[in-house]
Amino acid sequence: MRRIHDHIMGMTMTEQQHEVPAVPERLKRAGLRPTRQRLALAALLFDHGHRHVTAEQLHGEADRRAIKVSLATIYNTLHQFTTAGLLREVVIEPGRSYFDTNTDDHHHFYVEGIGQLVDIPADSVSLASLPTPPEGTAISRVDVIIRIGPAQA
Amino acid sequence: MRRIHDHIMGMTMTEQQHEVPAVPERLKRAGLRPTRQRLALAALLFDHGHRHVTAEQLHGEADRRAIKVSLATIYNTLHQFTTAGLLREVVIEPGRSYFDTNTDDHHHFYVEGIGQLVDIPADSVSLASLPTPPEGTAISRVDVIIRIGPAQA
DNA sequence: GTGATTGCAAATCTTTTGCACTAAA
DNA sequence: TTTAGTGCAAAAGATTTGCAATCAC
Repeated sequence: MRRIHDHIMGMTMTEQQHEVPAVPERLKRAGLRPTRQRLALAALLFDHGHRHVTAEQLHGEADRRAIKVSLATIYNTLHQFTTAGLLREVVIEPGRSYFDTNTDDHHHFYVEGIGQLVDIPADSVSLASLPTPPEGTAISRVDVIIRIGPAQA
Repeated sequence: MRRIHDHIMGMTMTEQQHEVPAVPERLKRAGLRPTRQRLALAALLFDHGHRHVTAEQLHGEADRRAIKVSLATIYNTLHQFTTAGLLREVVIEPGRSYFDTNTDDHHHFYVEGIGQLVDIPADSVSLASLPTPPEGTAISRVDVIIRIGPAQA
């Protein structure tokens, strides 16, 4: 098992100094035991920069690297990580969820056909003047999805 | 069977003068025969103002009004209408598609828990400075979903 | 008539669940 | 030990598909 906190998703040193705890620590804080499977999946997810993965994709990757994890555990883990704030779930298409390792405020390009997601920094989209939410409610999140296809389609 | 073009979704006369064709006409233009089922579903969808429905909901409504339409046909019809530009599909949650009778440019509040959609006029959200899409691609649509929950949650 | 449309049931796909087994603390 | 976590297989939902019967033109 490799050290997964050595290199947290391409962050710069400056950003890391903001006391982002290592994954095992973050799991513990969320009441999740750092088990073999969870650490292995965390390594796949967080060791190589930001990613957008589906459960099926992650399962395939684990398989290819001879990591034994059942699909049920993949789903459980992805949701636990999401609840713990390590991942963000992005819904784009019916019947398929993407999980984004970038949990900062940001938005997405979605390439139709290919089914690929690309991050857009929050400050590239100027979202001024949001409407006031209905009485008794508050905004919990704003998702902006820019769907793109072949030019002049 | 009632006339479905008598009253197109709460539009004002002024708006109707923009030559919005009646549903049977729009179906024909899309190469869709105005069959009993399609006209009945169009009546449910378009006769009473803008709506957001799931296939299951629409099936239930048809059932309650003693309109015989199979769920498979509901799905087929919703997709055909979407392709024809009569509906817009809105994906919010994994495993459930909403179909919006409002095909104008606009966005959505999504009330978490209840699973209800509320339209937001396009001009209530100021979306200045969209990022440039990758080379060779063009924006096909921009979705803004503002998820709301109980206040101070 | 002829080809599009429908209904039904079965198939598919993604995701969840129940429960005995295994592993972390 | 004690309790959380895991795997497997089955279940659950949503959506789709294949094909014979039916309907619009």
